[in-house]
Amino acid sequence: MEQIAHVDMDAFFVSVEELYDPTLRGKPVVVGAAGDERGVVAAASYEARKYGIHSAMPSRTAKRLCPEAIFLPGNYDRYQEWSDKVRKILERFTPIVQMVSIDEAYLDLTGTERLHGAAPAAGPAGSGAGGAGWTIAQKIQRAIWEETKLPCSIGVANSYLVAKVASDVAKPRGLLWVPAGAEAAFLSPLPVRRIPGIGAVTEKVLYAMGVGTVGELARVTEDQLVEAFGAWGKGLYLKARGQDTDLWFVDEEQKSISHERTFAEDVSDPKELDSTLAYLAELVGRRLREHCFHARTITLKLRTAEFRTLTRAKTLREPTDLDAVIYETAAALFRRAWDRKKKVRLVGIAAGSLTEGPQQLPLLEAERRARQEKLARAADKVRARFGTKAIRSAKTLPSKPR
DNA sequence: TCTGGGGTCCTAGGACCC
DNA sequence: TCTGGGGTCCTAGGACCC
Repeated sequence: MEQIAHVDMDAFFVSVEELYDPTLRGKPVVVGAAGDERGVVAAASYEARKYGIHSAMPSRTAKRLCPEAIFLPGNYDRYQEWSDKVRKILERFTPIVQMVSIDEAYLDLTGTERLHGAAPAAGPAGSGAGGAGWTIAQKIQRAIWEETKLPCSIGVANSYLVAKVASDVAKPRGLLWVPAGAEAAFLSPLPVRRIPGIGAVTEKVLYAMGVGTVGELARVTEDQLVEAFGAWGKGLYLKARGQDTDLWFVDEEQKSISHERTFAEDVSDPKELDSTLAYLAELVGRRLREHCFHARTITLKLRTAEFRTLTRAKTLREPTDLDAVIYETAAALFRRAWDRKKKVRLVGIAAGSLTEGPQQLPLLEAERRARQEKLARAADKVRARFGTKAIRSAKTLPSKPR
């Protein structure tokens, strides 16, 4: 019998901030864009949530809902450090730990009963009684709290899907075990939106079909779902029954590297757009070199003032990790995509079709490239020591002071 | 209300090849 | 004059997640 635990840190970014500034405790705190900036809430304290604030909400809306809320820009390196500490704790309980994001992990507890001592008496979901998984989950939650003072919630079930939904329902500081056989009863009253993979669009279509809860979804036939959603319908059919739709194998290969910028105000000045592209190309190039990746596809992203997003991609003959090639490619795509009449809200550059290590090149070409690589790596070193802005090619300098 | 930044995966059409 | 089927690569858009 599978036993999966889903460990989810509660209001993670805010909780870490509280470690460094205890006076934040009990106050409405938001990590993300400031209340007068373009951007969204990345994390909200439970106090802030009482005002209706939640993650992904525009910060300006959050500010309106709670003018006295404290807005923090966030310190992602710090969050990563605490995430690593949590991971190390988790790994003491089972070798099979998959961090699926900075603040959540799946643990496969199958077969760990002997290690941790089973308490096999069965009980209804959430009753707190029984299950080896339950016992371990209690120990994990306590260990994380004692060693980091960070709160988390844990769901335990026999599928990844139900474990994740359970940790979500348990929040905050909760523990929820869904015994085998109790999945349908547990899921049935929940709104479909609680199922991972069902977002705003799918929710709306389901609602139009008269489906609001997971129980109602489970009563729709597979044929009807395939009719309405195509291949995705089959996945919905399984999800409604608490079954995993994809294999949770560890796939650590990164597929793309990207950077983008939303301007504080929409921009129509070609020079400013060009310098931003050059800057983004440098960020992307640097990360490619850091990871020893070469990219064969460069994608330009552009979002207009009306919030229309378009992408233009170009596949190169030779994979690259050079700022200049990335910049030239992106700039050419940008010229093709932008009609100069529209104001621009966002530009971004993504590097895809990643390969590891350099490709074979003719000798002269290789030498020229080696020099460019050397230059780029030297610049990376300076940036590592003095910050991103210590070295920039002249192109990335803004056309006017900001 | 006015919508980040960094990702993954999926679909669909056209080009091109055999 | 009419017109296959399968496979791969590329591009564009979009849903979704944290």
